[in-house]
Amino acid sequence: MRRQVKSLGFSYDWDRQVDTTDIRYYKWTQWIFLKLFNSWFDEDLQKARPIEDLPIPEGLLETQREQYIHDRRLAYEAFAPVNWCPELGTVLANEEVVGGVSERGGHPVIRKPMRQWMLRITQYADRLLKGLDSVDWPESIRKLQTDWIGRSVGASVDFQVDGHEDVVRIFTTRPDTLFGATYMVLAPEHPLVDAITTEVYRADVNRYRELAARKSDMDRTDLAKDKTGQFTGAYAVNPVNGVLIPIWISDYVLISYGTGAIMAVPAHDERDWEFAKKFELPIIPVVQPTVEAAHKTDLAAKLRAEAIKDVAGAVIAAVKRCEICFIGDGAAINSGSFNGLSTAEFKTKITDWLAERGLGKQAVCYKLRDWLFSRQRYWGEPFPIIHTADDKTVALSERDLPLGLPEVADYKPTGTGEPPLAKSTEWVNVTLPDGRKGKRETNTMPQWAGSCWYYLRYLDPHNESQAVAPEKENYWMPVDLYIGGAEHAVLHLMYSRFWHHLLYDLGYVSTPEPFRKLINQGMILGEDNQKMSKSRGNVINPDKVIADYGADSMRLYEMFMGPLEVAKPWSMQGVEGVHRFLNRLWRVVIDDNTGRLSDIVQPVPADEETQRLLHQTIRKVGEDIETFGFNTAISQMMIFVNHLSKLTTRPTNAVESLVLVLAPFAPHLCEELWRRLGHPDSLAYEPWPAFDPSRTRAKTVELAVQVLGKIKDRIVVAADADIAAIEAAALASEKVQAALAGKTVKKAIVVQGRLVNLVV
RNA sequence: GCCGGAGUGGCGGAACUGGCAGACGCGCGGGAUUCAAAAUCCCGAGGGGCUUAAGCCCCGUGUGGGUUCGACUCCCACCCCCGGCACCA
Repeated sequence: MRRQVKSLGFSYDWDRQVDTTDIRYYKWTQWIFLKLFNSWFDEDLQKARPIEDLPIPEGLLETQREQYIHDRRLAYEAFAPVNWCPELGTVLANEEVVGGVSERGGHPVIRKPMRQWMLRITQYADRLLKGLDSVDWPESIRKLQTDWIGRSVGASVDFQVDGHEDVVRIFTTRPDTLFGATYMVLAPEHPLVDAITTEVYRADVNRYRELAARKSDMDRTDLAKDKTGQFTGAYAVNPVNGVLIPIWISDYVLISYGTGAIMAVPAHDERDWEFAKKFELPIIPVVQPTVEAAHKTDLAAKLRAEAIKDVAGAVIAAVKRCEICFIGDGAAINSGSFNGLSTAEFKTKITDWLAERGLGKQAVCYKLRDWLFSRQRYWGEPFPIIHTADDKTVALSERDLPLGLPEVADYKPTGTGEPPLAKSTEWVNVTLPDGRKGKRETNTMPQWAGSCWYYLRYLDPHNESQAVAPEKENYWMPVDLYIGGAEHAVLHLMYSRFWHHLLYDLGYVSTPEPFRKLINQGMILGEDNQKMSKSRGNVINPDKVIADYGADSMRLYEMFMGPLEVAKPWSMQGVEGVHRFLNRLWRVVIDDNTGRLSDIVQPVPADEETQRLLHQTIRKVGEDIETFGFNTAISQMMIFVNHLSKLTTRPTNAVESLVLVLAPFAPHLCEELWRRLGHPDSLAYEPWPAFDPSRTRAKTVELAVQVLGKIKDRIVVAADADIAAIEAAALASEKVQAALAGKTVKKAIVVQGRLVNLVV
């Protein structure tokens, strides 16, 4: 890998190479983990603070106190469902589960809650969202992250369970449809399900919950078309009108979003509509569509096709008769004293109304989930955590880092779901300084952990006492340009930002955001326009290309292929093409027979055209490098080389300038030419050639003359000719006169340097 | 289904802020050089048609409309491809 990168001639500083699996590196990954563990997020200040600063309510028992702190640490333990395969005795990643069975062996996989480490990235949701405004990233990536965070504003509302102490809290973005809530749905995993289920339904409910547990996330969504569910026997009281509504469980409600429970308004929510239709639950319309919204419905499109006159009226009537589900805005109906309010007004009014009565309040929800940060694998950074015999979780102190991985006989899973490290008993069992016995955490950190902050380590890779020295961090950060594949658009780039924000809050880094500018490079496809893969046999080996054509041709071709950001197919003939260009340049400078500087390269002044092309080339290449338009920079240099090759005397200064601007693209060849042009030192020490804007302009320009937009002739005028002169010259053309055929010119549009358009 | 990006010769692609579409490269055709070939150099070329010819005409940037003196570029509707998300209440 390193050899290959070097062979391309990249100017990497190899002294700064880091290895995230090196204990000297992951010591600091563990250090950052301790920072997460020992911090909490102050929602008022919107920033992380040391856990010692956490205000703790008075009068808590010791265990309550610990729980209180635990619930606020940015790294915490929780039971989260994982893909557990009993047959293989191991936890599988999502992509290892296909259709509810393991990819290898086809054994059943269930979703089993297991103890996991989680990172409270959700606390940073707003910060991560806001930060996107300050970075120079492609719009598409910012959108992707915005959607991933998925902020939505609504209300949380409490529903009293009839005959119970318990209330079910729900989140809704449409509190204005409360009067249309005809039933409730809890996620099968919802903690209240057991308590509220009546005896008659208990067996059915349990059966349904088991069925749901067996489905993977994938299956749940795949089966979206066909809704399933089970009545619990319990009823809730609709807080706005006291109506009793049945409580169901169904896996179309996700435990991980909102509160894991919803109020169902089938008239105005498509999922609820489908469910209500299937289980024959009542539907009450509470929003009368605005005329505008009515026109946007599918039914409206259909009615228009049938040439119905009053489309909006028909749609409104259909909504009122519960014939269609309407999810847009409108005016409240069937909503008691709120009738007539617009959707927006109603939302505000009802939220206030609920808040006054202590039944609900405004709430914000995010799609973003806390980050499941542990893996049941051997390879990964060990957590600097000890679980004591008296059931406490203790973190190592920073001076006890690093905590290395033990040598083990094998890396295979244990079969019990315990991670492989659990087998290493002498590593696992420890005695704390105070004499207490404990066991080390045996989960390890995911691949993402080390890659979350490597850009910081590059700044100070050998520092043994700090992750990065502040003065170095301050000098280098932020990262000016991050070029990466779009596959990292959300995960890696979100996790990195999250860690960076934490380090910023704690004062270890000086910039709120790590990556100022971001570019997604496009994938290079095989010659068959398919993704390169061994199985397709379309893989291009750079070693081979470099051996056959040289590193400069390889580099130049990659840049000449097309825009950096788009996917494009490789072409061996294209490599051939740029290789020819480099050869031609060589022959422009070097006499092929003698191998020495060509006799026709002479220290003579360049003629006007050569001068102009040279200055245009210097300008274009400089500008294109700034905008990453390498393909057009190269094409301009090709134009100039083509021109030079036609000259019988080639001015040394033009040749030298060309070599200097091409050097970043084809460094090896250019260095060689530079030497042969008589310079003993590397061209790397030369300044970038300057261009004179006045020399980029020609004295005369050719303009197209159009009559009614069709080109009839081309005229040559002085570059600085004024509009009147250009118009006169255009009218003087015989071809133009012929095209005008005696008609009078109503208007002449003259665009200097471009064209003349005569309107008749 | 929703969101984002794109669609230009045989191919990769270029075109400033609405101003000569197809730069540059590949491939292709013709020629020069050569005993021959490779390499190299020169010329040609978007498609179609008219003309003995110089030349001329029509069509043309996914499709159909629109705005404009003028549209690859702006607006509306649609088609196709790529990427992402996918019961997020």
